[in-house]
Amino acid sequence: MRRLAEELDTGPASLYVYFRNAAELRSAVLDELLVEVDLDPVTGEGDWRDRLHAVVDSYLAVLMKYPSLARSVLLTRPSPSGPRFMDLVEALLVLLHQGGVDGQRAAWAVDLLLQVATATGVEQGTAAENPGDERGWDALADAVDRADAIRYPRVRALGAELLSGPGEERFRWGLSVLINGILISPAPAGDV
Amino acid sequence: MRRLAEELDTGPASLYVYFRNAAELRSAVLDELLVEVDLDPVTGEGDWRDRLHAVVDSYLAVLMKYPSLARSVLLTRPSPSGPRFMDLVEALLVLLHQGGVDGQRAAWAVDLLLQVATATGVEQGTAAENPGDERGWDALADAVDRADAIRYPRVRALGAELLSGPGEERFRWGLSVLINGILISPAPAGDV
DNA sequence: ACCTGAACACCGTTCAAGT
DNA sequence: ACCTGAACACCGTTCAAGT
Repeated sequence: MRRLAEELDTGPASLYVYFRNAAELRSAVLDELLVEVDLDPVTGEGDWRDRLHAVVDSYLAVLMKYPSLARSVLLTRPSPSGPRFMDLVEALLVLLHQGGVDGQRAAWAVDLLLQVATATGVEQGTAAENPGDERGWDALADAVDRADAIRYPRVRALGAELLSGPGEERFRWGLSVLINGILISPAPAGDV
Repeated sequence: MRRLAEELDTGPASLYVYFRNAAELRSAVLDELLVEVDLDPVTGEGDWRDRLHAVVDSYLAVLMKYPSLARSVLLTRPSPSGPRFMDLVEALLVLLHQGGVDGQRAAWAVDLLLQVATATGVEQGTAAENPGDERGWDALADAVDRADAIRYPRVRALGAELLSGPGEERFRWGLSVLINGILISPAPAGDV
């Protein structure tokens, strides 16, 4: 608020002429930034799974470019509802439709895909913001190293595997899990 | 910080004797609160899937009781690494082991399960904190209602389905998706 | 040595006053 | 009518001064 107001050579009060509050301003900025999401894969060729991967990856890339905005997606009301966000939702629905996922499941699947991508963006983004501060990893790594073998047998058995692998690979695997899971998980009986 | 300090009849500076910063204090409080997570299902009887569901549900319930702490799990470094958090990780690893999930996948699966549960806690918790403010839903519902049929055919085709269903049911379905997906998604070839 | 009052450098938001 | 300076009510953190 104050930083932006200064950038515009005015006081913070002026922003309240155009936005009800800080959350709404962030929402608007975020939606503007979502133009950078590459939706071309929707109309492209190849396996719909790969194209879904590509779109969600692109969304994550944008979030990671602006960590503070990723945060606002997850924790500020109102939730995003601008045209660019709607484009993204539509794109995901189209791809799931191509994959033969029925309506109810597709609707919930979009939520889940965006939620995981957004949460990943927040985590990685916050980590990238405090570069020197790798004590987050260290604290967990230390805890795993020092874990008592009696109380934490599985933690000990896995050891380094718990922390291994680059974030990108973990995220790709996570997406596969979601897509595979969506395909084989029936919607609750009561609703459809 | 200041509120807690006042509660203890002292100034905020005193807290810095025991904690490096606010994030570390929140981390410590959160770990203390995680005692409320019911880990009994780990040693219980019945399908391991149902018991995994129960543990993650219980974790989510605790997060939703303390929304501001749920937020800190997702966006403050260092990430949780206290004994109660380790108990939770161990519990999930044990259940996945019972389900025949191998080490590398189990490690990543724990990340994914906790991430989805935490993100859900943050979203629902933040929504519950501003009770009158259902404009978040309304904004999205309005956007769906007013969506142009040419630009957003799938959004229009689904309509209300996009917003339907109680959060709890959606979360349960999400967990099923994860568990099913974890079971059939092989770990990347390079690692195992 | 251990604790803390007071100050510092920030926030978002409101409202009376200006043009 | 539209905009904004100044004030309000908060934050987390630091550091010199107290015991």
